[in-house]
Amino acid sequence: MPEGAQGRRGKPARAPLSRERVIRAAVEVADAKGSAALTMRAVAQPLGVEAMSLYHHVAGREDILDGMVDAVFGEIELPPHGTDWKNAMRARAASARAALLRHPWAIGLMDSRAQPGPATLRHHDAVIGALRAGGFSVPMTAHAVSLIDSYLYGFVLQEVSLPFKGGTESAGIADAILSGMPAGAYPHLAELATQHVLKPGYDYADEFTFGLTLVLDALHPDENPDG
Amino acid sequence: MPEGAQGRRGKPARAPLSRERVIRAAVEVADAKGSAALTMRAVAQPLGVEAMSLYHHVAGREDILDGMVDAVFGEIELPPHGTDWKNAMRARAASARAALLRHPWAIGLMDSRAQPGPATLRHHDAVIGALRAGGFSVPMTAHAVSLIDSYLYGFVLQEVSLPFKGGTESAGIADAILSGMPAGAYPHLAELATQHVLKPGYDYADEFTFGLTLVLDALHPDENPDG
DNA sequence: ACGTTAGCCTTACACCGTAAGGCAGTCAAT
DNA sequence: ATTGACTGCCTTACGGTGTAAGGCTAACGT
Repeated sequence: MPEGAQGRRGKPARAPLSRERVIRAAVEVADAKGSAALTMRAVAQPLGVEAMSLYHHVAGREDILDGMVDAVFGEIELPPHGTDWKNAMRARAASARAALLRHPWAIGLMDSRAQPGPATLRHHDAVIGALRAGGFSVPMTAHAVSLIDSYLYGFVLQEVSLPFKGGTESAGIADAILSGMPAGAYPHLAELATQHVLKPGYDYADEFTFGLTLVLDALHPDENPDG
Repeated sequence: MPEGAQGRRGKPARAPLSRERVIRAAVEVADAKGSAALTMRAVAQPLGVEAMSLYHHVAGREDILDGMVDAVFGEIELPPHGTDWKNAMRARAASARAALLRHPWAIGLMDSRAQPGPATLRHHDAVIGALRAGGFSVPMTAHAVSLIDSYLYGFVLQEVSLPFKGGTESAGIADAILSGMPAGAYPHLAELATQHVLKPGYDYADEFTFGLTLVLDALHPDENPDG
C-alpha cells in the first residue's frame, strides 16, 4: 500500500486538492524556506502532486501570491468590540504585527498585489467600523486608517529587514557593520548605535508600542455620539 | 563603423563598464519596465553587452538590487540645516517620498536587503544628526527615527500598491471592486469609499501631510539646548 | 617580443512558469 | 452494461532565468 490508502482498489488516492489547500501549502513553504524558494514545483511537492496539477485549482503563481496575502490577513484578529476605539486599535495592531512577523514574506508581497481578497476586505471593513463606532467622522476615519496602517506596515517593514532579531546577536552584527566603516564617517549613527541600540536591554520591538501610543493619542474622534 | 567609435583601429570600443554604470542601467530598466523585468540580460542589453559581462563589475543579481536601493537613497535630499528639526524632517520626508514614488520598485526591495549601502548610511546619519541638533536625546532620537521612518515607508508602501493613481481613474476601478462584492458585505468600507474616497477632489496623496504633521507635532525634543 | 591582465563573449546547466495534450477513474444517462 | 462527458492528475516541451567555466582579443609593463 503506497500511501494513505482510501481508494476502492489499491489506488494511492490522496485527498483531493483545492485552492485553499494549495495556498496553505504555499504559505508553509514560504515560512519554512523563504519566499524566494516559493516555486510551483516546491508548492506541489509536499502535496504529493506535480506542479501542473496546481493549475486546476489556482490561476497561476500570481494567484497563489494573492491568496497567501489574503490568508495572512485572515489570521489577523478583527478589532474587538466592547472596548473603546483606542484599545481596539491597539489589539488589532498587535495581532497584525504578530501575523506579519509570523510570515515575514507577507509585507514584501503587499505591494504589487493590487486586488484585495475577501479576508483583506473584511479586515479593513472591521477597522473602519471600529473607528466609526468610536465617534470618528468619515473623513477623520480615512485619516486615522491611513496613519495607523502606514505606521503599522512601515514598522514591520523595517523590523523584518533588520539583520538581527534583537538581543545579543544584534551587537555582533551591528558592531561588524560599524567597524567596517571609515572611522568617524557616520558619527551620529555611531553614537546612536554604541550608546543606545547596542546596549544590553535595548530591543527594537519595544519601539512599536511607543510609536503606536503616540499616534493613537494624537488622534481624536470628531463626531458627537449624540449627533 | 559599428557604433560609438573610439578605438584605435575600427574596433567598436564602447565606454567601459563599471559597477555604477551597471546599477544605473538597472535602475532605468526597472523604472521603464518594472522590477519583474529586471533580468541580467535586460540590464546588459542597453549597455551593449552580454549578461555575463556584468559579473566583472557586480557580484550578481542580488548585488545589483543592493546597489539599486542604495542609489535611491542617494537621490533623497538630506535634511537641510538652518531650519528647526521639524521643517528639516518635513523636507526630508517629502524628498524621500518623491524618490520612492519615482522608483516604485524600491520600497518592495527594501525588505530582504539587510546590508545598507554608503548612501543609505549617510542618509540615516544625517537624519539622526538633525534630530540630535534639534535637542532630542539619544533614546528619544531612536524613538523619533523609528516613528517617522515607519510612517514614511508604510505610507509609500500603501501608496504604490493602490490600484489607481488618484483622481478620476480611481472612481472607475474602486467602483468595479465595490460592485463586485456581495451587496452590503462591507458596509463601512462602502460608506468610506462612496461618501469620501470616491468623491471628486479626494486624493490619497493628501493624507500624507496630515499624518506627517500629526506625527511631528506629537514628537518633542527632550534635551535642554544648554545642557 | 613576451607574459600578464582586463574586459568581454560563448557555451552550458539546472531550474523556472506554464501551454498543450494524455490518461485513468467516476458518474449520468441510456 | 455501454457509452460519453467530466474531473483530477500527469507528461512533455518551450522559452526564459541566474550563473559557473572557460576562451578570445587588445592593451600594457617589462
